Amino acid sequence: MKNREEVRTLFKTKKVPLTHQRLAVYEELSGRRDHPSAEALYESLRKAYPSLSLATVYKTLQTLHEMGMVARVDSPAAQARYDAIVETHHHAVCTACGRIEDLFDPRLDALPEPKAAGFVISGHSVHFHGLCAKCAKAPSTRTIKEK
Amino acid sequence: MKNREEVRTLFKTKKVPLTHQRLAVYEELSGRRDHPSAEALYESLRKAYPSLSLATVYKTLQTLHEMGMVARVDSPAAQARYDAIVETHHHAVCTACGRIEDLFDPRLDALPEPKAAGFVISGHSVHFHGLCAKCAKAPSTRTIKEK
DNA sequence: ATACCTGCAAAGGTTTTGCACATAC
DNA sequence: GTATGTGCAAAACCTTTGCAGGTAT
Repeated sequence: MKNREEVRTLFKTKKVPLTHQRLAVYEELSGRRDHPSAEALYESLRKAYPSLSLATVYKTLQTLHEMGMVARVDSPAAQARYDAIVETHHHAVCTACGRIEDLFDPRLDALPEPKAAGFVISGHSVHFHGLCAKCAKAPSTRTIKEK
Repeated sequence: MKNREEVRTLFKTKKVPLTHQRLAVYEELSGRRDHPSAEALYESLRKAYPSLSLATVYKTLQTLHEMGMVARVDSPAAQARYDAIVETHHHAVCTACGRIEDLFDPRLDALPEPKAAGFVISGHSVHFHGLCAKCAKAPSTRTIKEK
């Protein structure tokens, strides 16, 4: 979460053109704590920027994500993936090829109860991310663009 | 992960008709550890069941999920959600309304390194799930079907 | 026998892409 | 001035849905 000056500097440093739209998307997102979808951001921004297009919001979020300024929650790869193991366990997700490995570690099963006012917690899962054995060795075989 | 007899018993107990397709989907998924997508399961199964349709795979996965026999990884709600906070933090996700709350808790930032052979871990995130304050109080206002 | 499931095809919703014009540097 | 971004519309995907015929109990 950066102020306008930091944003300008960061774009300049990374040699990425800073457009009005990019600044607007970043500032709108920074001002919210509800983890909006691309569509939701678009709806908020179009009041102030009527010519803004949804496609630009998507492209901008991708750019900001590549720059490390924005995080994605939930679906890193839009498609749902399934698992016949419903017992508590956790996952390691390869950011290069999308491979998901199961992790069984009792130390991860009991985590401190988070302090989220009024939230009735029924469970949790831990996602580790990084490169799987194959992708760590052979970066050229990556099938998913690293974002 | 249940054997065929356990599966039959579970369907009987829950009074859900056990069809060939449902058994096939469950057994295919049980035999894999790669967390396949619906499409991937369909591709594997159509060799043995040429008349099987993708729609049935989707419907079956939903049924199995409702029965608690199958877990979903990643996108609980297909849409990607964004966050301007890229610093390490965690989330509480409401399974009823989709609300996502930020959690900052240093105790969750340093977790035991998982034992995943060859995996180069670069980070992790913890997702708690349950009901947010509002939904815990007012179950009738739920906007997302609880799956 | 009856309720529910399957397959098909069409629809719905989200995200990506190609292209002409506009803008940042 | 040039490379890159934007807006528009269409396309590509994933998932859901409606309906007629079929199947489990």
